[in-house]
Formats: sequence, structure tokens, C-alpha cells
Amino acid sequence: MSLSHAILATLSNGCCSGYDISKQFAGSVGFFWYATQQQIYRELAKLEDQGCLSAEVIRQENRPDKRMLSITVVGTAYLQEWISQPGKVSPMKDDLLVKLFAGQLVDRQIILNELKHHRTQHQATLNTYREIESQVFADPAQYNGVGELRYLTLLNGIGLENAWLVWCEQAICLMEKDEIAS
Amino acid sequence: MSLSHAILATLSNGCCSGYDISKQFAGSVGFFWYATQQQIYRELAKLEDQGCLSAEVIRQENRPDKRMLSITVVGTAYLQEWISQPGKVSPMKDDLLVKLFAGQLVDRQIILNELKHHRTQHQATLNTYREIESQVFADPAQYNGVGELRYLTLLNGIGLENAWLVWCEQAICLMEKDEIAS
DNA sequence: TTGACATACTCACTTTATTGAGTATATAGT
DNA sequence: ACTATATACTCAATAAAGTGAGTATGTCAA
Repeated sequence: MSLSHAILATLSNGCCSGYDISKQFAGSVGFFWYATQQQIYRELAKLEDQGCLSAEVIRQENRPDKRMLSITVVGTAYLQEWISQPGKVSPMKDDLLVKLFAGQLVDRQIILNELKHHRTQHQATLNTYREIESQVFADPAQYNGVGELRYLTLLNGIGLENAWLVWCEQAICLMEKDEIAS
Repeated sequence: MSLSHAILATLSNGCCSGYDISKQFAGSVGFFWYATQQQIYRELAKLEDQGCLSAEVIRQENRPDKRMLSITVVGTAYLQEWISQPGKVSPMKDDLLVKLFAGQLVDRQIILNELKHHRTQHQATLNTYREIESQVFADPAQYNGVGELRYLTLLNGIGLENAWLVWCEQAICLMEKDEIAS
């Protein structure tokens, strides 16, 4: 499974607390690998057992103490191993399409509303991505090395969200046309 | 969860055996909701317990007997209920992007090969979709009602696979350019 | 007659994921 | 004083998914 890899991947950026990781899962890695806080802490415990990461308690005065986590040599090797193995395209699982598949069972208006709702969500995500693009990756000279790969993940997000958006428009258009026709 | 919904959705097309459903999961619904045979049979048992579907044993002479499954009123209501509830955009989980995220840990060539591998896979899937499009949805007059919604799911697949393909090209191009430059 | 497929379904084990709390400390606003 | 929010982490129960193998029947072709 890949939650462990996603966690180690964020840790390979630099050490941080479990809490920080869960924050990052709501921001960067989270865009392509969703996980809850509980899942992350559980996985962190496992990874620590396996020696993939080490922890050091940091005393803080103005807030709760934290455990600073850092990836170990074992952890890095484990990650590298995984990255180097050829992988398959991740299987897709999408509720909305299942709904459409059996959409004839409900009123067309319900499907239409659902499509519009999704359009709004994809538009919002796309906007977020575009904002990150203009703020973080504005200067092409800046993102060499690590940044370039990060930029590619962003471009992927932009491309896919855009495809979703285009499709939503298309679908809404088709559904509305029929609504009037009937 | 949605495996139960995906199963009921395929059954809403007409009754068939568990085996048939698992075949469909490798062909149509499977494009947007992957599941193994074992998962399907387990879920079918659960759905039967809940009264969402009923079974009738069909004796066959030239092959093993089968249990013909059909969706019940309860099952249909359950499906309709689920479809009618507004849902969130399905969270994404993609290995490749996690790999890119920590891609600086391995040789660039490994990433490049992985990207090329994915390009091939997405190209193949896109070809499959295009073929279905030309064979099943060739005539616009034919797919009214149910077929129209089905066509939308296909269009979604085509749009997304295309976006993936475009992105793969872009990514490969960028990685190769840097390869030469360094 | 052996071996590869296709149909049809089952069992058992393990890993992951989800849900919903609960604990504790500190900051900042009303 | 009360409330909300942010940091930081833990526990426990259940649901769902993934894994790998196994059973049984019959077709067809080399």
C-alpha cells in the first residue's frame, strides 16, 4: 500500500511532527493521496516500528510538546525501492460515474443538480491549483531539481481538474438540452 | 461504501449471475469502479442478506448451475436513495504522483521510464474507449434514455484518459529536455 | 488424454480504511 | 468567564478491501 510511501515522501522533504504531516495531507500530497489524521498516526507508528523513521521529543513552551520525525536510511531505501518498481496505473473509483450508470432510476433533475454541484467543486479545486501555480511556480528558473517534479504533480492536477470541468459542462449541456426537448 | 451500489447499478440493467457481474466489472462499470471477483461475491451475499437482491438457481446442462440474481424493490429504493444524496468529489489516490513527489530520491531515468510506461497504458485505455465509442455509440439517435447517461460515463473516461496522455507527454518532454541540458 | 480455457462460485487470512470519540495545552477574541 | 480555534496526539470498534488459493463442471483442440 501507499500511505506509508506518501508519508515517507513528505518526510523526505525534511523532518516534522505527525501533526505537520497531517496538515500537509490537507494541502500538497493530499491532493493526490487523501488520508485522515488517525490513519497517518497509525501508519507512523508502524513505520517507526519498522525503523523507517526515528522520533525525537521536542519540548515546547507555548504549545504541546511534539515528536519530531525524520526519515532513516532504512526508510529512504524503502521509499527508493518502491519508486523504482514499475507500477500500474492506479485504478479509478468514482461515485459520480456509478450514479450516472444507474441514473435512469431517478429524476433527471437530480442528476443535473449533482453534475452542477460537481462542476462547482472542480472549479474551486482548479482555482486553488492555478493560485498555487502563480504563487509557487511563477519563476521557471526557480524550480529546478525537486521543484520540477513538484510542478509536474501540479500540472497533473490542473490537467485533470480541467478535464473534469470540461466534461461537467458537456454533461450539463446535454442534460439540459434533453430537458427542454422532452 | 459504493461497491454495493456499483453492483446494484449493474443489476438494474437486468438480472444475471455473480459471474456475469464480475465480468461486467472487467468491462463497463469496472472502468470507474474496480473490484475483484471475491469482493463481488462477498458483497452479493451481504446484499442478499439485506434483501436488496433475490436469487434463483438455474439448472444448466452444459455448464455449472448458476444463481440468477435480480434486484428487489428494496434494492432499487436503496440505490435511488444513494443516487439522490448529494455527494462529494471522490478523493484521488494515485501512486505515480506520490512517486514524483519524492522523485528526487531516485535516478531521473527511472522516473522517465515510469512516465513512458504510464503513457503507454493510458494510450491503450483511450484506444479501448474510442473503440467502444465508435461501435456502441456511433448513432446519436440510438442512445436516448439510459444510453445517454452511459455515453456520458464514456465521455468522462475519454476526457480523463486524454488529459493523462497529454500530461504524460508534457512530463516526458520536460524530463528529457533536462536530461540533455545537464 | 492432456492441458488450456471458460463458467461458476467459495473460503480464509490479512491489511487498510472509516468512524467517532477522547485527552491535553495554549492563544485569541467577545 | 466563555468560546472558538490551533497544536499535538491517542484509542477503539467496525467496515471494507486486498490476497491467494481452492472446488467443481464442461468445452475444445492438439
